[in-house]
Amino acid sequence: MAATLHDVSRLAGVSIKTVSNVINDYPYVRDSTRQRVLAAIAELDYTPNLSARSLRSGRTNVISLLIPELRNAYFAELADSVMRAARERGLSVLIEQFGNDRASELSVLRNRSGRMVDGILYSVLGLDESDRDTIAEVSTPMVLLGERIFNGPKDHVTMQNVEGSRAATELVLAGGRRRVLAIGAHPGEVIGSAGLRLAGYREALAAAGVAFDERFVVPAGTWHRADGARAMRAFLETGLAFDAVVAFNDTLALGALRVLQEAGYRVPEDVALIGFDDIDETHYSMPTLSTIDPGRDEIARRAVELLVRRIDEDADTREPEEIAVPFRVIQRESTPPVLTGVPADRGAAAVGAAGLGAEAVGPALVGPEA
Amino acid sequence: MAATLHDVSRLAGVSIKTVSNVINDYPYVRDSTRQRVLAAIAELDYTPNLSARSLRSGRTNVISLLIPELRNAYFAELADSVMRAARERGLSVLIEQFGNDRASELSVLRNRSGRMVDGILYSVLGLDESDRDTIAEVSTPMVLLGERIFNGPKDHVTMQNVEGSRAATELVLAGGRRRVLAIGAHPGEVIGSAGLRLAGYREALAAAGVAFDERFVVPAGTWHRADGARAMRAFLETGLAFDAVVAFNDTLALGALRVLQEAGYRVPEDVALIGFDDIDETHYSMPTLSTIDPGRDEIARRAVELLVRRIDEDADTREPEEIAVPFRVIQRESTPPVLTGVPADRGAAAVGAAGLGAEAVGPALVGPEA
DNA sequence: GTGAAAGCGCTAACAC
DNA sequence: GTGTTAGCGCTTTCAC
Repeated sequence: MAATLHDVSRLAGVSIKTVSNVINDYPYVRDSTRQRVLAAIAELDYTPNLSARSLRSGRTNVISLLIPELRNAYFAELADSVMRAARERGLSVLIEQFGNDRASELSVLRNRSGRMVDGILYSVLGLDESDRDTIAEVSTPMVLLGERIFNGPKDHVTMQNVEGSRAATELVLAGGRRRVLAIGAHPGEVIGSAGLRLAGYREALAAAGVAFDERFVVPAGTWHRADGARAMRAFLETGLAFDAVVAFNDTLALGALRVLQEAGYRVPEDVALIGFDDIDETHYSMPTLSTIDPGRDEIARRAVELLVRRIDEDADTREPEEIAVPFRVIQRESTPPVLTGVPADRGAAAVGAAGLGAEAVGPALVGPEA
Repeated sequence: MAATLHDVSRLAGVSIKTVSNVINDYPYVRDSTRQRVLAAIAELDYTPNLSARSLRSGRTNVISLLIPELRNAYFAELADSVMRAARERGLSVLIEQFGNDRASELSVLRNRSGRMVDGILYSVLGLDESDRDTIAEVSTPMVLLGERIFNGPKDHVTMQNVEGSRAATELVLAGGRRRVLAIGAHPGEVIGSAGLRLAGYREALAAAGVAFDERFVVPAGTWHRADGARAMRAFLETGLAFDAVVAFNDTLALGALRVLQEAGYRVPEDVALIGFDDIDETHYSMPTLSTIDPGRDEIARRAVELLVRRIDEDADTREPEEIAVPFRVIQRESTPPVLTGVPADRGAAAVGAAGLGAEAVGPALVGPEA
């Protein structure tokens, strides 16, 4: 059986309060006493029982992260970023996956999210305005990640879906392409990632005076490589001419890339291709993939920050906050080099402004980083 | 403030024991009483305080998973598999990353691993026989994953590193290649993944009568795409002729692939390439990547199973178990089609035996799956 | 500086 | 079938 405070206090010949004082770095303990206690702790290999501590303190120092699925590279990298940010604040992270299914998303949110954690980071996927109440009812402190969906119920750190997607589309338009495919749409969706990114795509087309054509929008329910490949194949079968592909995330783009190459298209010469997320793999595909860096690390950092504030507050006094994290356009080999007329690299305010961010100005055709 | 058993019992006009009985599905509760209690629970939106429950019961129903890093696709997929297996048994998973640094691996193992969890799954990376005691001393039930390193201190679910790597090397040898590069070695290492996979590579060469040549073994400290690219570039600079690459994991292979293609090599015509892990990306690279499927899902399932057994047992009565999970050779486009003389698809016993697994017999040049 | 004691919310042994 | 109660290991108030 594990040692308790009592065991330690008995061995050290002090009361449990003194042991507790030593453990919690209470300064007013005589040094000789402290040494005796520390020796006893070492001897018994004592570790505090965290269940007892959290029962008493009301804190677990664990937060949960609710995401669709870890095997999606974007979420794995997000989880990694969240865990680093959490660790810096002494928090552990309990990850819950809910898959791509609305019912299971609701069920995880309702039944598992608040279990023995101080707070929740929730990367919304399938819920929308109609679920506003479900979200609002969660009593554990919670911060939403990624989408900009719910008007107000909770703190919210969003990526700039519309602006990022618009910038991506503008990049291929700036390269002179006019027949631009969009891959990954969710028909009917307005405020999810797919809806927002489609909106950005349409904005860019409109701004460039290119007519929108329904046939150039290919749906994909989930956003895995297989879906990108399938969508690309489906479009090729229509026989329509095209010269660029805007994929709503990188894995879709990489799946599409494979099919394009099989079919004999050269990227970027025949078809320009751009993704969204800036996952590690995009640095090493052949060709490397142009993409939008949504600011994953900053999303994670600010979300943890916000969550910690919520946890530390007694009640829901402050209004929910909404933070939009800046994005960057990352120009790599899969889009033809463009040196002007591209949206700037930072945030919505700069979209359409002059100048290029560091990564976009550099040599447009960079090899894999060393 | 959240409602407690007392609040519920007061509202329902029963004792807390009765409420507890209802919650824990104790059968001998009068139905009318049960209804009253359930109504009170719903009204107060009561959820049990899990800290209190686990203080009392000694169980948290959380296990931790210690891995190097989530952004490595293999570990993300492993974590996914572990979480699914855990969920089936009502367990949540708390993930801790320790990076690629030995000191932090030790620190995570010693300081964070047993915090408020019932058991630990630990994917060993940098520790070896010299750390046997550190491992043995962990008092929380623990199962080791992946490597076959520690002789005995704990239950252990391993992948077949030597046999898998041998089979991978045999696959390219069977295709007639003789100048076979190995990428990802850790000089001096014997019992880590790198050491074991190098051993398998050497076994295969020896069995085929190909002389081992130090110059064909390229080290790579970590196993990311960047390392594979760097290693490949370093080897190309030697100017040595070669016709095949055995990479010790898939990301190394994909990094190397990129460099090979930049340098104008055709894969598999000029250079055959095979990885290890069977991550999702290998289905969609151009060409698709031949690899070894180490049985990730089964490793996760059996490890969780073993861990639950350990948790349920009172003491360390049973001897530590060691389970070696079967692997499969997955032949895709990056190695030339081979229809005979390849190791069979299942496990060490079958290595070198006749016959081919389903995936290896199929059309050697398959496109991305639909 | 240190000790005694209450109580966090729950489970389970025992009583009725 | 249902109620009473002890106690899991900790933190913290209050005395001394």
